[in-house]
Amino acid sequence: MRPMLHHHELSAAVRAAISAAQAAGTLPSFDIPDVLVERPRETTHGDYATAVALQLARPARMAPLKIAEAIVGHIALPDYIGETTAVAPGFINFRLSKVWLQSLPDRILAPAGDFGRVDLGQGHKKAQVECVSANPTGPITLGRTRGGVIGDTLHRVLEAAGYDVTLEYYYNDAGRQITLLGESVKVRYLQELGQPAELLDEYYQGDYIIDLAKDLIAANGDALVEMPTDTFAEYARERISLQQKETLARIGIVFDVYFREQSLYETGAVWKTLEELRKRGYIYEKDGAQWFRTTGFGDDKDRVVVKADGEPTYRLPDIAYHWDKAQRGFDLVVDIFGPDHHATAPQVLMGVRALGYSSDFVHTLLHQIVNLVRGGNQVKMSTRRGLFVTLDELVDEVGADAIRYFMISRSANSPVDFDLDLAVEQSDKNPVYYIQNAHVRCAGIFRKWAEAGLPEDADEDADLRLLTHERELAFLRKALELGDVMEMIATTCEPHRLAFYAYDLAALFHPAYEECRVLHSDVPEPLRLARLRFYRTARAVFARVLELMGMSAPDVM
RNA sequence: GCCCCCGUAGCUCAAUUGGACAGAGCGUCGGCCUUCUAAGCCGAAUGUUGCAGGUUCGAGCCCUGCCGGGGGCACCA
Repeated sequence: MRPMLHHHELSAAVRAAISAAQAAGTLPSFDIPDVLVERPRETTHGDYATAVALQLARPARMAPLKIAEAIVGHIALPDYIGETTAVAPGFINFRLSKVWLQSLPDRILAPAGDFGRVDLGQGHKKAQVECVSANPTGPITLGRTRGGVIGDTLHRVLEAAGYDVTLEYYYNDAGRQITLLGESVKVRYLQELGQPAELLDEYYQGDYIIDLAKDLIAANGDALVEMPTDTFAEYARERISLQQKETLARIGIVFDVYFREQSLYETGAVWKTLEELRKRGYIYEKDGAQWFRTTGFGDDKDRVVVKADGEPTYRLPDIAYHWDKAQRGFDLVVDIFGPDHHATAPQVLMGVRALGYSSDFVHTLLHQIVNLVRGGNQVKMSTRRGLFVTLDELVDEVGADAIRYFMISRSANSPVDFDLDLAVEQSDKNPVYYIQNAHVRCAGIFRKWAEAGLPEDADEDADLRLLTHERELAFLRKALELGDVMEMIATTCEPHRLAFYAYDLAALFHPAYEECRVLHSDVPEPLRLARLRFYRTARAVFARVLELMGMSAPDVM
């Protein structure tokens, strides 16, 4: 089993120390609270710290510093902690043992690919991440791309955190949008054949519709003129879905499940959901429509779930879908929505609760928009006029790695300004290159090492206590944080932390690389081997972090 | 009118979920290539965290009220 994260062990150690101090009469009797151990911002405060003594001042009726001292006096330290101090106004600081830190390379390199794993999911919890979920009516847009990258990054992180994760796309293949799609393609088909047909305002305007029509003509000539719009809709839906799937795969997003809305009709789940809600007293009829009593859950007005014409609104299948998620037994469901769905997300959760489930297992993640910037100016986009940059075009222009990085380079709550010039710039100004170059530099050392005909595993028994350079130790400290970062992301669903971590890691790597030579002739042999071990470690850490972000770890650029 | 997000250095954004002196990048200014290493490094300057109250040992973070920006408020999805 993987070891616990240090801050958890220290938390337990502090609780035990409080208990011991109480037994010894050094501290009075009180209930021992949860002890939060965190990494202080200020490195002079050590590697871990807790403010628990400050919180205990009131229940213990003692000066915080005295409490901190009592705790320090009774604590049993794990081997990786070198020293513990109580400092004013009452913080307890822990500092990593230098020898232990120097041994970190062996710990990181030992189980290949396991570094950064944590145990939140305990190997059995089931999680689902739902994202993109675009209608199959057009190319993937940048907003959906952002949701997709956020979702896939979470998928990777949750998996590393011990969850069994399903990445899922809710595929909206029923209803009006699809009908419109069919009509749009048919109009273009007729127009391309020179027959009169008018593309109405509400139809899809993009050129890709014309392309689909041309393909139909190439394959069928004018044989489809009399066919119903359903034929065109079905064709377009399949083609576009496939295209979306291929495009997403270009940036490393591969879904485990495509959940079709239509299947909720085929299995009767939609109507079953309505009846279940009705049975539970949440449905009433008004003006010929069926209303869901969302006001019972704090909504400002009730919502129509079946229109007067007998057709369900999108809410009913959405609720049916989430009922299905609840029944599938996920411990955690992450729903990722763009800014255009901010208002509807709560209504689905109301549906889940109305069906008798807690909605606590659902984490709704709302993200802001993506703006494209070129030459310092915002690129104007309009979906309605078909004037938008698609994911495919963006991959062609800047590549998958830059897209993956920049989409998570901001908190979901902040808009992303995607700078097309920066994304392809090959310099330290471009964080994508800056980070990947750290991996390239490591790989370069080993390439040169091999070219000199030296044995690949020469550093295996290196004396790691020779890693005394402050740059090396600072990097190792940061590398150790990966587990904490993973845990934080898995609990908060905030993958931007990974992007920031990767950058910070690179910012600590490059100075070390600058100052700590390996192959240079004046480096003594034992130190050379220790540093070789260090760079082997750094390479592994960057490879791991880049993998978690779905980015490539190049050996040359 | 109601709901959501945001307001932090000149600009774009972080801030370990309430902790210690609020940090990065860009931009600006000044240094560093006979060195696996300039696709890089070192250094400098920059803040009333929109405003006003409140909660407490402690608030950028929580509560209330304002101000400003963005998005959303269908029997569309």
